[in-house]
Amino acid sequence: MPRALSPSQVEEFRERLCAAAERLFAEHGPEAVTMRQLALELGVSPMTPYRYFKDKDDILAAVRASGFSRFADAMEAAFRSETDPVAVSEAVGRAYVRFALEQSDAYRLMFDLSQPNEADYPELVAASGRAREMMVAQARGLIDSGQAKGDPEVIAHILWANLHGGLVLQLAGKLSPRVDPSALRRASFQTLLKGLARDD
Amino acid sequence: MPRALSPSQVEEFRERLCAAAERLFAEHGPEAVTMRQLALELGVSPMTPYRYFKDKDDILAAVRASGFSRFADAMEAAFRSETDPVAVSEAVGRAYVRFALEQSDAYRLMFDLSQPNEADYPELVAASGRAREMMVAQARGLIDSGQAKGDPEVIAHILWANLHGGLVLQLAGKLSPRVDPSALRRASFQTLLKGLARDD
DNA sequence: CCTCGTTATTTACGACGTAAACTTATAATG
DNA sequence: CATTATAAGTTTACGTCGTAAATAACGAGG
Repeated sequence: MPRALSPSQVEEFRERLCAAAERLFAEHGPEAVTMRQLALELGVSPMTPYRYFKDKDDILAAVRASGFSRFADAMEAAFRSETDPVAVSEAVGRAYVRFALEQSDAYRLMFDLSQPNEADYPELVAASGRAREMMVAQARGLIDSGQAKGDPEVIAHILWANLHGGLVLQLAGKLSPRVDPSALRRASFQTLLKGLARDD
Repeated sequence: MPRALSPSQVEEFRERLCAAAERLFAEHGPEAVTMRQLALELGVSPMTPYRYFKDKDDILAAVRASGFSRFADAMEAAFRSETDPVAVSEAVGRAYVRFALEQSDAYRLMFDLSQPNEADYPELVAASGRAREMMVAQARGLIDSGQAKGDPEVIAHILWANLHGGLVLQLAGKLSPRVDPSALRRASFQTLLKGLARDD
């Protein structure tokens, strides 16, 4: 038998391919991420990646997972940079927005509406779960400090839906030209905080 | 010369093609909407649509416009079905959610993150503007009745971002399994109403 | 009826994802 | 050490896509 690939070699190739895909996404947009371009980037034949990934969807799932991982990292760093719960929420929110706008190709891919069921890709489930956990942690801060009443998971999702909704409307070009995206985000956050503070 | 196409014949073909595309979207998903399938559906050759549309993007823009038109119709009907401003907002919201979930392929297409700039497609601008106007009108009701304070356009976008955000997270399969989508929407709306009512 | 301009079809090209056949190189066996 | 089985990687090929270019069909004006 030939040099059987060690698990670490497999992992290394998968990571190199992922990095190449991210580079192509960021520099030439989604339509540049083709099996042939990826292969060229790695100096390998177009069929080689199929030894390491089931198919292109499998590759995209890995790229999504890697995106969610960087996303979670950014939010965790923001989380740790503040102590006051409202300031923590604001910092996490800023990190969120920053990621979505600066790495918008990654963000688009991560939240694509036509992606296969993420349950089929365990590392994607883990990575996106980690990002979600950050938002729940931040919501818990608001609750523990009395800034909000209710279930932390629900509150996290309310804030998340708002932020994500505004961002994707912006990215899709659907916001009214009369509405400034970042003013909208500020108004949304203020409004939600007011609503969450009430205990009736 | 042969029967030169009258504007009405052109319009008729465009509408037939649009209807065929919507049928394909709804019945067989986005990947079924190909030039060849469309042509088959219309009993015409694959190149014929190019006499009526610039390219496939132009066709998709027309399908989006038609989707926004039905969407606006649904919200307008809901708007007229109630008189109390909060009930109006709830009815419009229900119509919105109903459309997004029952015609989710259309909804996905309409809010796709990788669509070309809608400014290049005037009928799309008009149709999506009509839908947006409905949300502003509904926000005005909340303001006029004292349920909310602020700029109607901003308030409309706050509510819109929330609803849209929750829906696309649901459609992308990103909501926590522990969170019920419709409970989330109720909690979001209640929270926003509370926040909007405060005048400080 | 012929001709010319418009509409529609046919044919063809390059790119895509990937299945299948084939080549290459190494590690275990005799 | 030579042989051979087999995993890794490449080549080739297929069917599909959007659409450009060449071609055909056809109906109104001379």
